[in-house]
Amino acid sequence: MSSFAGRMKEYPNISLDRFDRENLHARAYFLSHCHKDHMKGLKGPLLKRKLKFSLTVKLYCSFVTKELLLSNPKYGFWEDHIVALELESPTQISLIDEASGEKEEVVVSLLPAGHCPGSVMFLVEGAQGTVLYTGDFRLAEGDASRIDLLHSGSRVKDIRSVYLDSTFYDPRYYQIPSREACLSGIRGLVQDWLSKSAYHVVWLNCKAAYGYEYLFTNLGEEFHTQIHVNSLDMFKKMPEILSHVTTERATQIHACRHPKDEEFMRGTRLPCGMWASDGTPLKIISIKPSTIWFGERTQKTNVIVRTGASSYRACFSFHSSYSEIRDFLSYLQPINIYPSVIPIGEILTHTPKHISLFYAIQCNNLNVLIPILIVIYYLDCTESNDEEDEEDEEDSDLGKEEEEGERVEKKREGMEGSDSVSSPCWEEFFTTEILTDSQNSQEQRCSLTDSQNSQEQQSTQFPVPSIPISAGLGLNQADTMLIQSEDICQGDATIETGWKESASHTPQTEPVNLSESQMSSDFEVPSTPDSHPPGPDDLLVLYRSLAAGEQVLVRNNPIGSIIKD
DNA sequence: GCGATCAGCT
DNA sequence: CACAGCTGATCGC
Repeated sequence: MSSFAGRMKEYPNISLDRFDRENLHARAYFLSHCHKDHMKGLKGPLLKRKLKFSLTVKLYCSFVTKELLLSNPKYGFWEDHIVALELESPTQISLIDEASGEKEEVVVSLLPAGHCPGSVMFLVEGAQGTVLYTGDFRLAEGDASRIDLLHSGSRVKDIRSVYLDSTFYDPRYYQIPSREACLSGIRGLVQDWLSKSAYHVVWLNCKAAYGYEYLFTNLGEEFHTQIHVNSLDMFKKMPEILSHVTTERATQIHACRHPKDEEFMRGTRLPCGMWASDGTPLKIISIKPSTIWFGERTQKTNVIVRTGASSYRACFSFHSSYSEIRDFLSYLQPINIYPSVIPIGEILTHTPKHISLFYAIQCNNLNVLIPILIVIYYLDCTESNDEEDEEDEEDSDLGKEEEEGERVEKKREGMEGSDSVSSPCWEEFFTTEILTDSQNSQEQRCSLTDSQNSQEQQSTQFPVPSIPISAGLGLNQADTMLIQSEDICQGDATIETGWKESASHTPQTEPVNLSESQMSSDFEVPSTPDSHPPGPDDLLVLYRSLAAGEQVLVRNNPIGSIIKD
């Protein structure tokens, strides 16, 4: 779930994917895709009222998102305020303060996100630099290099910040089989079943959300049939999808839903209640597209796994894997990365993961160590702070954030400037060695071959252990994520709790009762060369400094001696 | 009666 | 757990 609050530091006059609280003051709105967790506040009465009295406030999105949104009558009041933009077509947008008439110009481009129909990323260019808001995305490795607007001539644009969908930026999702491999696995299973007889039918147990449509269109195409779904309304103006779905129940492939569909399946009935016309019972298998379920496997698995007499799980992901995200970031090399999703529950309950929650930026002789735990508590506090929802506070908060953002950036610019390194220090952060340095787990890795229809294609390991603990990789080879220090909450008690939990953990002292999904060695992050692991006292000082908004730039000596400016 | 939030479920 | 929802209960307006 996205925990993005809606605004970007660089362009606080616009709101993206959040429409409540402080976002009610935005001069323009952006919707990346039509999933409910990105539409909070979008049908709220306050926003509705604002639109009534505004001539300039618009909602920008793709044509498909507009169509999907307006297919729900609850969002009908947006109709005259939506501006659908073409993909990859930069558009100048004036952000006008209706009270003062003050104007800010930005150029916004919609980039394909591959998450669900109509999903886009927003590239915003203006006086505060170029920033990319990814929304939710699934891009394969190398895809970023094929998006023209991320480039200026032959080189990648200078991107100041990426607001990132980090849903599966977790070693458990190190590698997710490609869309094609997953589709191919499902196709094979459906083929085997349907070919048995006309009474054999498949139920695709898809969630009530957009994103499975390409599965429907591909299977529809392949098996010359239409997929039974509950409603066609939303696809009225999308012939490519519409032609492959139907509300007629007499088909061998179903993706229909019923509030009690799981119960139906146990009784070997379809959610729509369909029976064969001659009274013969249908032979049904269910296929449940899943990502997290596969992420929990510690053993090599097929992209299709049989989980019962007539039920299967099929690997399927709306979001980029760990490797895909890393590839994306290492290609773009943004100065700042703001992850939008942080699995709070995991952090508080799964001690072994704490070690992976420390990301370090190491550049030339400088280390900036940023503990993510603090950010997590900050997010918690945001929720409660927002209760007050006071304008003055917001403004001052934002000002503070901006100021500190500058500070962190200057550090990096300084670092680059001090050493005539042409390509920035990102080279060190995102080495490809972790990807290739896997001989020791080679046999476990994805074994996709050239052969498109071999059994091997389905024999994909998922997930792949990410960082071999025996490899002795330096910290500069570990993955890094910059979490800016302004993302700090001043809640002493919570910070201390977090600190104690994390500081007390060392890889050698694993808790005894590990769940299956915790048994993986994925959580080991190698230490910085020439450094010692931070002790509780070191961390306490660091956290306190961070909480106080002080700089924590460490020179050649991690944590032990924090240099305060 | 509506919206927001939460528990419970998938 | 959580992907991205759903339903139902409760509370405040």
